[in-house]
Amino acid sequence: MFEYSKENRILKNREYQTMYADSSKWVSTSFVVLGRITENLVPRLGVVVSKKIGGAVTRNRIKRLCREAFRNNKGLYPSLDVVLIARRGVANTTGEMISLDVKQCLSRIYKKLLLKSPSREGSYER
RNA sequence: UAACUUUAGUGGGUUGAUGCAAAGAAAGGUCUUUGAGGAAAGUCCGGACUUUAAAGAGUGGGAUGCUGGUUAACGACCAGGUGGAGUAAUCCAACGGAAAGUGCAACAGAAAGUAAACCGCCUUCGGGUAAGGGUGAAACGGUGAGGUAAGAGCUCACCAGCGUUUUGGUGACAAGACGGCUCGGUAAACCCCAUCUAAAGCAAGACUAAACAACAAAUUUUAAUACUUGUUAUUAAAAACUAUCUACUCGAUAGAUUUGUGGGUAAGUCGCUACAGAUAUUCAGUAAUGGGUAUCGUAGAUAAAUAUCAACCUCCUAUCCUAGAAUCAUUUUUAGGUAGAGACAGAAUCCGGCUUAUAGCUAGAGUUAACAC
RNA sequence: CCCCAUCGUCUAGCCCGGUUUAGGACACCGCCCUUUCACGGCGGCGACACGAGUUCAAAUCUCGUUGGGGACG
Repeated sequence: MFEYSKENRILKNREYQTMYADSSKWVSTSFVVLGRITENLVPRLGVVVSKKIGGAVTRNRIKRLCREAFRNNKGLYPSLDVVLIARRGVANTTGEMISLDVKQCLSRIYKKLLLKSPSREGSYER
């Protein structure tokens, strides 16, 4: 239920490239979100934190917090691929804020995708 | 008590819930064990390991630079010498050579280096002299006495420096004796001397699977043959050319090679963590370090694990609150509560160092000052 | 594994230290020229990334730190 194994991650560089090429985008205060609905029944997450944001410690911390938030909420969004790209201000915010922000991002992007392709809506809703 | 110096250590803990990575067990949806630092960082040195088909010589380049030792090795460390800073504990030093050679020294100043062209002093008017001359970072020793026309290591005493020698020390060097009498600074300027030095780096490299492929341009001379009789084609030979071997030369090897454009593959296994290993103890050594004995096995990912939430405890801080103690008082201090804070920072082939970052806390040794006994 | 850092911007000087008050161009400010603007002329403002060391003296030589950029699969 709340697992986060390798099935729930975006691993290959090629997959990231496809996400960049073909996805819908939403921007929050601390993240840029790329979302895409796939044929799999498993939601997947990828996190991008560049060196601009901080050292290795802060970047790892942000990644972990993102994964934690995704892990707690992923049951709501089946067959959704998401890439979270961190923006400048993330380093100063607390863990609670990040988890809230991630939740918001997920819901927004899912709604946006459903509106964009309403014909698919029926097949993916539970 | 205050102000320091120095050497070590620590780097929050426990419990519960939900997760992640690896290994091992199971075989029904699991279980068990383990899981980040003193700097994991910077990548500044040194090694192990791997590849560069393979053996070299010389020149050059680079690094180091008081002495002795330690080490796998080092630019690291230990001990000592010399010089400098500090009242001292202690700290710092790229600390070989200027009598092999070439350079450089702005401004000021008479003069910046084979001493003397200026002023001055003395003069028998031929000359002698470097005592004095405000400079400068630095002026062919310094102080005192004798001496002289005026002066001068010209002579003497002491000091500094130089050479020879004796003693002590493995040595750097130290102490003493004797001698003649002054022969500057800069090598973090070139340079000389001594020692060391091939390059690239786990994205090294090995295996398996898949894929494989092009196009354009460039490439000397001679000879023979062909014909369309010349900026021709083919063949052969020669050296040359190209590539590699460290930058160059010699030498060696290979040959179709080189350059540009464009395209493709970047996925699995190994390398991968057992060791110049860790902890404790003992012996040798002033010490760095080395030898012996016992116990232990302790991260291994690849969009990259080691986390999130809750509770309690611990530590620190406070223009906060309550209670107590000391003091004339400012204030200091003890206990509890409340609030805040808990640094620097994340393994990526592995070790030995160096450098830089680091909230607070603990311990040892030492110095100086004041007071008390 | 390399390279770089100088006025607001682009740069010279660095190798081989003193000549220089760190030079030049554009930009900015003021004045002149012009009916006015532009062009032109004159003047001004303004910088050696930071911290140590060597030296009499450092933008320049050496070491460390910080920031920026590039190459390699």
